Amino acid sequence: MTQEELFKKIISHAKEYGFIFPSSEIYDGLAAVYDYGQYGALLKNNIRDYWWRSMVQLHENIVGIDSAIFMHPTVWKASGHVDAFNDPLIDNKDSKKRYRADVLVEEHLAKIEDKISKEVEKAAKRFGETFNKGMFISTNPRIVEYQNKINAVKFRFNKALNDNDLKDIKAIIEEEGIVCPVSGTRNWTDVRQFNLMFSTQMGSVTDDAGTIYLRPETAQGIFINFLNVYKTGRMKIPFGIAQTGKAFRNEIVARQFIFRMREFEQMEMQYFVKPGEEMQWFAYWKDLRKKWHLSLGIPEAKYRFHDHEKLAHYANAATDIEFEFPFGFKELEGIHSRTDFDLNSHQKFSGKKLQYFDPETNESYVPYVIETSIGLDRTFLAILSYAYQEEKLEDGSERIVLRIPPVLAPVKIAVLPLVKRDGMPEKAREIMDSLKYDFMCQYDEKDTVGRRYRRQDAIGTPYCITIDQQTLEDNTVTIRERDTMKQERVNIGQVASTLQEKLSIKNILLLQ
RNA sequence: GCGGGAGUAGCUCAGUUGGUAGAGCAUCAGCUUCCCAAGCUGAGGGUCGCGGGUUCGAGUCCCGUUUCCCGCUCCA
Repeated sequence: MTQEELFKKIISHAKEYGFIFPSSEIYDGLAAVYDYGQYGALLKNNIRDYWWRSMVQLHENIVGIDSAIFMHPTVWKASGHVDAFNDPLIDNKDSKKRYRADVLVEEHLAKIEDKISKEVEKAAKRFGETFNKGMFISTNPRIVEYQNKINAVKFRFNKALNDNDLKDIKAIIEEEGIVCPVSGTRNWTDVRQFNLMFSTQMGSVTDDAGTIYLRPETAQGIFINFLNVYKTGRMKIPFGIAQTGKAFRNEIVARQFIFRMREFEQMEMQYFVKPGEEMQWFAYWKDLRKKWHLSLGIPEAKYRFHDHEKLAHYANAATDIEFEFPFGFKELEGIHSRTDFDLNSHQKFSGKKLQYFDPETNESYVPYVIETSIGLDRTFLAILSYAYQEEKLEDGSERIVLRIPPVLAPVKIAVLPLVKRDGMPEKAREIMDSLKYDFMCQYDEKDTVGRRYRRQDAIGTPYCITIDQQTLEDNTVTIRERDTMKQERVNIGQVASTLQEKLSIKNILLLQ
């Protein structure tokens, strides 16, 4: 089976067993948007919870917040998101090259103006006058006409840019006969605005003042709350602020199932440190985050670090933790040393002092930041694609099993009466009722027990408790383990504590 | 965005030269069954992705469109 076939099977399985559905499927779907189904939502919640506990619960100096998706528009000016992503783009269908439409037009106009001024210069020399660029006004009717035409195009172009009239920009490109510098053809696509951020209107105002954005990252919600948390949380550097939540990016190409979605969830932690100490903390978090991934029991070979050579404008060090998906190694988590870029910028734009007062040195400074940012949906996909296995059993039969780390499994325990009579269902119900307060449980009495085991395998339930004749005699049940399919017999009274022990993060996150 | 492939039941798929849609698995109700699916009986479920055209008649032919997968491109 090729990786591509495997990936398709994983997608089918996710749909068939209620993990992930295409959004709005009865309306033919919505591109690159997906919904989590009954088991998917449980798995996703468990991943988020596992991350939150490892970050917030297990670190005395990290606190968690939950900031709003809507933020003041100036936040995105300060972060650099507004300016960096407002370019109208156009593709040439022949050369497959992409250009900024505004640059294309401007270069074209500049070329013509250059030509005109050369002509004017020539004319000026002919009349023996001194030529000052732009100052000499030609009276030659041909040049005047040309100049007027160019000015009209310029005016129209600037208006189109201001009004964001992409159709008119395209029309200008066509009417001016602008060709692709590579292919030399005029075979253009429509002009598209490449704007990373989704925008909407707040209140009844429909002009620019009312425009707000859906956050393209969760990090800024932490930075703008830095002062609040620092002041009210009695925080001392180094300290961290964690947050999980939705972010939105209007990707031109969004693909590979839930790997790149337009609406996605991040789990982020910004760690505030003393300037100069950022590299040591960068290394610290790199190491700790790796251990977190490995704590899930997924082989180390599935992961690799990818250090960035080209850094974003805000970073002085950056690394990706990549996971080997069926479509190759791809970014799962980013660890960035963001310097004081964000706090500094917010300081400038807001006019508020975003500094930490060091009681030991009696000095104030803007802290540096180490960021760990992991995609929740991507982690979901990583775990799902690792967990999905088709297994050939000793008796020649096959089973599909999701080897989801037990601590993350959607359903922890299935309670199964061996047969549907002799009081076994009643006994099983009794056990189910005692366990359901502490574990996500599922009761099933339909079909043969073997078939029920397979059903649980398919959704990754790590433990099946089976009630048989012996249960009715001596109050013991069997616990069947998903991966080994082995069973052990324990007293009913010990079931909860036995499983509690197996599922406790104390025994899983010890690495930290 | 460009190019390639695909879309028929929850899943995997069949469907002849155009003649009013099927199978296996799954699901549900029973029967059977004392530990690992594919025993028995019955049932439910599809305007064949969507729209238009050709035709007496379209799952099938034509056009458009949309969604998914792959490659390229792009990627704070």
